[in-house]
Amino acid sequence: MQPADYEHLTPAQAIAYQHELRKQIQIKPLETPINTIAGADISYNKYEETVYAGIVLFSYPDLKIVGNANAISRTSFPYISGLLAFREVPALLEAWEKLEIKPDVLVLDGQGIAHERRLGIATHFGLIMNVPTIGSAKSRLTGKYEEPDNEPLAQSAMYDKGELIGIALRSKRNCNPIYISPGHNISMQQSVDIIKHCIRGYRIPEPTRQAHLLVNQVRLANSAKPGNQYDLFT
DNA sequence: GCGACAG
DNA sequence: ATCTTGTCGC
Repeated sequence: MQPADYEHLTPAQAIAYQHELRKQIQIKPLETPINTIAGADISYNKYEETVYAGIVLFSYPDLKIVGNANAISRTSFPYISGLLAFREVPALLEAWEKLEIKPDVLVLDGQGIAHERRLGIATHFGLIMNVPTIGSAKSRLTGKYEEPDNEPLAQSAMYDKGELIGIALRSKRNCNPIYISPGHNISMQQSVDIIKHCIRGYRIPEPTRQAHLLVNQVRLANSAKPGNQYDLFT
């Protein structure tokens, strides 16, 4: 199955594919040193099929931006809870290929294994590209947990069907927690440690935060440009 | 059947 | 996800 073909899948076929991919998930310590990390995100205008994907590369652990890439693509696969990867991975892959230097770890905006079939977008991307990934989501998809204390970096484990699938992290006081889970080829502990290191005064960790800012700029710069099929004042 | 439901 | 000003709280 190729990402370019995702848009032809029915939801039932997409779920069947997730059951296949699930057999290959590897949640284990990343043994090689981490010298770079990157954040990836998608932006788009509601009701439009154009999607703006972007990735921002940072040095690690100092977290200096050292590169970025973006891609303007299209998708007809709708947003369906649990099937986010089929909508966003194809475009992210285009941006990934344009990235001059590949990061040692990639942080995606969404779940890793904290997913009903353990196939959040971070796990999906990591699996098909064979790259260590971490999922950092702004809201919960599945899993039970106790609310973490209202204290910076307070955390609480998330469980699903008796399995530890992620942790709810209070990245900033008085803010809702973010949900961290390993994607692929990395451990739960490393995922949490790395994300904590990437919290720099904001609720969202730097890699994902910067990627979000990038894709929004790309979208605003392009969706307002003459020549676009949507700027015609009909 | 009912409620939940990443972005 | 995106649309949007003010506004409440630290």
